[in-house]
Amino acid sequence: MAVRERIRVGGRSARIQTAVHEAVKRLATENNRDELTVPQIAAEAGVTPSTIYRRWGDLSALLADVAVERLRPIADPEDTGAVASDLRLFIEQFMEEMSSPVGRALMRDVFSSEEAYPCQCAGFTREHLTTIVSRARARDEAAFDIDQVLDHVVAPIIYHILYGDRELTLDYCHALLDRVQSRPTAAAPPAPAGPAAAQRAPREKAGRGSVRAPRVVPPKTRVGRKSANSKSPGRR
Amino acid sequence: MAVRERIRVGGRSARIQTAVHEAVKRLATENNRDELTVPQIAAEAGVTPSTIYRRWGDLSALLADVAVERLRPIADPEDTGAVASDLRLFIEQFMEEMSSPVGRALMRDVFSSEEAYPCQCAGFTREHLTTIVSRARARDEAAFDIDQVLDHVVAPIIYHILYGDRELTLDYCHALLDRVQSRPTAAAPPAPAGPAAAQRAPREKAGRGSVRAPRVVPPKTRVGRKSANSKSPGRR
DNA sequence: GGCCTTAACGCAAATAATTTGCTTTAAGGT
DNA sequence: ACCTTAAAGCAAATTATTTGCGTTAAGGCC
Repeated sequence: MAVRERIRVGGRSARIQTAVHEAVKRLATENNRDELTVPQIAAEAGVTPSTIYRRWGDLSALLADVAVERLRPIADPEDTGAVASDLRLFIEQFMEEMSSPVGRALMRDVFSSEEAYPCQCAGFTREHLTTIVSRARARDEAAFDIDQVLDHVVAPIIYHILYGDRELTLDYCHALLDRVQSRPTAAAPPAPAGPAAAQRAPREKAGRGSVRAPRVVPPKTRVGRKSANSKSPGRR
Repeated sequence: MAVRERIRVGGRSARIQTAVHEAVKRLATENNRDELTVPQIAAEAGVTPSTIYRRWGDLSALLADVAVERLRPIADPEDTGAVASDLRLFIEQFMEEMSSPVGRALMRDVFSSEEAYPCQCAGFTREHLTTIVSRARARDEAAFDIDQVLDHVVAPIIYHILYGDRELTLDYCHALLDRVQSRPTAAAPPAPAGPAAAQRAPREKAGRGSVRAPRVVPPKTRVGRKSANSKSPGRR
């Protein structure tokens, strides 16, 4: 398969991506999410709708792209001086953020796209936990098993947020944590290799609100109408 | 608020719903899911597209409605003679079904709609577990804590399927089960009341493939275009 | 069983979203 | 500074979605 020609990530492409993402955020705040449309977002961003369709493909992919950026961490978990309180504070904040209306909407956006965004977001959570473990080791403290915390603290929290079958409380989160901490790595289930299994080194602490170099989404390469009965085959 | 006039659930309405659901299933099998359109489904079902828009609202709601019906259990979990093996078999089948491409697609459909479908689906799982517990009690066996199984077996399984961050194995599921069963109801976290907290009695065993009376979706009552700048307010 | 009310559906037209061909702008390499 | 070409803009075409109104038939009542 031919390698794609080089993607342009500077200048106008970056500015347009920022403008479109900001437009999505503003419009999502002001309107019912289900009523967002691409022409509306394009008008708010000051671009042509076809720019959005060519770059992202459809509304769902755009919302997912924005959601992943919003879920991407911009700072390490707070350092409270001890691993237990670091983890506790992280989980408390995680639950509160994910169970908020904005958090729920972002998760739905992430799951609704065909892209591998959920896997990427799982990596964010694992990354935070890795940071807390590394910090504990730097202090010569006993750490915790990241897979245990993901399976028995993070997963139940996410499950109940997504299914909406019960309201979450801090007591509930604390009890999940206590349960994991009362039996550290013993009887850990086998965790077969997966895309996110390799743990990444924690990134340098960036501080809240720091600006990152924009990741520019390459344009969709799918040709023609989505339906198989498309009238005109694409040019590329 | 005025009570809605009575909904017609018989004859043509029921036939149209069945036809549309079957059309969705056939087209989803034959085509890329992301390429499904309402006009296409309408043609396959032999109805007018506006029928679908009026009844379901949009494609997303239709796919979710179909997904919930496909996820709705039509039979009790198999009876293997002992609670431990009942639960084990149930979890094995649950993981295999949910992690299949069809299972993943159905879950994404369920989460993508504004309706409270996820909560309903959570109820299905809880219902199965309740059946297994009731069966155990009928045999004078020690049962298990349903909340524990949901939090520490079902939730991790669903988490990894949704996030796609690792592949699931039967060993992994068995280990999750072993972990719960090695500490039955001790230290259960507080489970605050929620919509699905009240446990429903298990339904009479229906046998595989039994036919249920159709649930007919009432038409959408939302008026006008989704966008706030709709030109013509609806009649009803 | 016939009649009546009216919910749901079909049809067609209008509106809006999405796609596509072509031109213009400007990113980035030399 | 120049050149190649990716990305964006523009406008037209196509398709999806919405809406007004007429038709069909569900279901309650007598």
